[in-house]
Amino acid sequence: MVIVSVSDEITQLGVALERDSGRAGPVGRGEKVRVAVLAATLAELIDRGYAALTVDQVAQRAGVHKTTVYRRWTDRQAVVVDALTDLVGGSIQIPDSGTVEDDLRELARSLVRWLTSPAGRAVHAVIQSDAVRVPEIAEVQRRFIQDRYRRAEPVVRRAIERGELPAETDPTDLLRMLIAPIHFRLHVAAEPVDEATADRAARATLAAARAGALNRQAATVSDRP
Amino acid sequence: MVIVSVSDEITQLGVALERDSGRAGPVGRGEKVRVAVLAATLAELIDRGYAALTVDQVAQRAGVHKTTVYRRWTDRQAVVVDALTDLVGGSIQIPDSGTVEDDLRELARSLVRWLTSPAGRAVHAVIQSDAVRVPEIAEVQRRFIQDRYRRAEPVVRRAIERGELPAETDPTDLLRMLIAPIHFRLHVAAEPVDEATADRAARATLAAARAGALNRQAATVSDRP
DNA sequence: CACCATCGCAACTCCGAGTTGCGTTATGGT
DNA sequence: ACCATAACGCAACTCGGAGTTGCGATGGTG
Repeated sequence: MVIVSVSDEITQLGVALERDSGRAGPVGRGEKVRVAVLAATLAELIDRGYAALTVDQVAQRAGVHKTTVYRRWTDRQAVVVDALTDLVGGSIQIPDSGTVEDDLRELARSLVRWLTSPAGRAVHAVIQSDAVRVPEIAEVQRRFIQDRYRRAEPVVRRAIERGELPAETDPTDLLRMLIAPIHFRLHVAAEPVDEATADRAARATLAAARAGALNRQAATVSDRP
Repeated sequence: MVIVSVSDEITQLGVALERDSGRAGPVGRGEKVRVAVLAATLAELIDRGYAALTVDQVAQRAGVHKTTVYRRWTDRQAVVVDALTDLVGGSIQIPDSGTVEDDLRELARSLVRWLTSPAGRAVHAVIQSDAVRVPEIAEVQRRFIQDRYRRAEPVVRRAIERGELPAETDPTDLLRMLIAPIHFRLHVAAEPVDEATADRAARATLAAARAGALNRQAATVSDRP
């Protein structure tokens, strides 16, 4: 029942899993198994990715037999989905520093921090896999993105009230432009991301928004007269 | 030896494959097999994705036996790599309309067209899979992106010479900002993309560049004084 | 300390990757 | 037209991972 050869960050994931497991039912030794298996799943996800993730390997890493895994989850997908859903929740704070510059920069930086954290890398491993064809997993991803969009709205609203941005600025468009370069570098171009990446994204997004290029129903680039 | 139940777009892929197969060696019936198998591979990639791609299925779709596939390619990965490398080449023209607006918009639009074409969707299916862990496939993807970066440079250079953009504008940063929202919507957020998406990206990128937010070694968003 | 849910274990089935030996067909040179 | 040979078809394998099943062992709870 002991998690073998797991780094500190994964143990940390295990702890993160333990707190919100508000499932009703007989909480015997079963809960320890659940935490151990899900933590092992995330660790395997980071180490080997989704395709190479073996139920047998996960079970061994969790110090549990393969059969036990199949008794608590229907199949491999279910384990992964369960491991991920416990992870996508309250991850990012909505900044309110008083200026758009600082708010956007903090938003971008916190995304970078999350994506490069163990949890983020586990999610990343799944995004970069055929697992997105699994509806439940695509739903997890969709909720994550929608959550980001929602969190940006108050930031944009406050900025407009302060007169820092045009009144017609589209919050969704703005956040998409803010986080797209970060996701692009990480998931598509396989380029490194750091604080500077976040800062440049914030700077560029702010410039575009101030110029009115992110306004609602904005016309396309004007044709030459 | 006949390609069965393949849509027109895939047949078109087969034609695209046929022209540049400048491989030396005995060109007997073997060449027909190669084209059929690679076309079938792309079709399967689009239909089922990389993880669910079966060599047996590919062989049947190509009207060929499984062993034949294994005689010409070492394994499943090699087939996919071969099918993709023949595809990433000369896909996009470098626009030179006379204005940055039109050039950037055309660049973005042509990317959208390519990504939503059969070839682009096949590549997309591989990007969204554990196949990116295969070095050769990651290399294909890297070359594709680098190719885009290279093509943007003259566009930016000409714009600077015309005085439309700041002299310090970073071409790579500019193109990244241009194509990131498109790739983000498609590969990460699973949102639809169309011409309007391309136009908005071009508009926003242009605004940011004009404001100097995409200059080389640009400082981060200025802290409050 | 006894009960019962839970777990470990071994032995399965199923399916796809990749291999091997041999018989069969098509292609190019004469 | 004919034949040598390279390429293909076919069946029968091995190997490993996804799930499943029956039974015996174990640990938490009253």
